[in-house]
Amino acid sequence: MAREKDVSEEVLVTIRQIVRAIGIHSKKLAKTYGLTGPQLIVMQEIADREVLTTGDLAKNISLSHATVTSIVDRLVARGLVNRIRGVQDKRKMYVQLTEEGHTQVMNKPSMLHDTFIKSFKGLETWEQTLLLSSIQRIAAMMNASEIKTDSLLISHPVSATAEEIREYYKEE
Amino acid sequence: MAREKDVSEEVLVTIRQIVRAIGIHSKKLAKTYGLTGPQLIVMQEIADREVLTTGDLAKNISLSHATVTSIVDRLVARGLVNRIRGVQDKRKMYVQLTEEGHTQVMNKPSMLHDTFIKSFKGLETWEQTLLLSSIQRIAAMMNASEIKTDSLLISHPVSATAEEIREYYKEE
DNA sequence: ATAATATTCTTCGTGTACGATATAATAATG
DNA sequence: CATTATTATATCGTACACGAAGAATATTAT
Repeated sequence: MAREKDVSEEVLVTIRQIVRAIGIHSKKLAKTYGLTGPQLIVMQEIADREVLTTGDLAKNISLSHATVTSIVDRLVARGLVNRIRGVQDKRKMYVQLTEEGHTQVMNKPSMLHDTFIKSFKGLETWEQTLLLSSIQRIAAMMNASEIKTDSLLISHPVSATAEEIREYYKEE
Repeated sequence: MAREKDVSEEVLVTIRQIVRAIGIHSKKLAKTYGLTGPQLIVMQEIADREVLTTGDLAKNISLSHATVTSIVDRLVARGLVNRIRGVQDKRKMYVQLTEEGHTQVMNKPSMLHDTFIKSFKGLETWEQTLLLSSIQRIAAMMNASEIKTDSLLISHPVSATAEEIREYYKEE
């Protein structure tokens, strides 16, 4: 005698399905390519900003600082990313791609599986916009009163300033 | 010199934000109420079906069998759920709420935070439908060629049949 | 100057979440 | 009826993902 699910519950279920599809794809990536989805996201963001602190990195990609630290740990262990201690402010820890990291991110595979990208790009522009704005609206409704810790879900991406970039040296 | 993100990438980012908001809410639930989001989902599904196998449970809520096993482990440890070995088919493992589990699920808090529920229910019906169908469409595009293992993302919920329900006994 | 406060990052503990593999039981096949 | 394949579940190892607490540094107040 299955209970009726209301629409907001169905939204949740669908989100879980999406998350799952992404997760499964991530595992597949890790297996065939060696990098998981989150690792690729991190590397892509670092590539985009050249150099930035782990805190800004976390903000930009909407993950907690703790999570980013552990992902960066793995990337450092594999020689794809360097950590750089700030000089001006020694609390800060900058991250940067290594040579190897650069080449990896260059031939990076698509984050979502190709069928999705293909389907999505096959849509009319207005349809893509509609879908994007729909989920953004859902996201906005969820954020309303949340997130007061060290991360803003909706924020402007942050890069290291030119000045900051000048002010670092490699840790041994 | 931030690279331009294309629309499909923005979709991903937004999904990550949604997932994060849900995760944060889940932690908050766990802290104030003692049960996380996934644990509530599992209990709600068991409540809806009365009795069902862990396999069907996993299918119904779109999680892998392994994941569900570990969630059920915790619920059993806390005396909210019972595992029941099938008699007719001894491979099967049924799950059922305990007395305590029932009372817990009765006064369960809402899975999403109230602000979302409130905002969402404040929308016109057609708007709710639009949002739901939008994310379902995204989900469909992602599933296309995925998921061949032990779970179908889109499937009819499964309950134990009356016959099956008659055929069990409690494991000590 | 120095004590109190705030920022930045890491470490720790818990809880998902998955595939691969193991184990057991049932069903299918020769 | 024995062997093999299939099914159902659990276990293992890895990787997120988070908040809380800790350590180091910087800022502010006294």
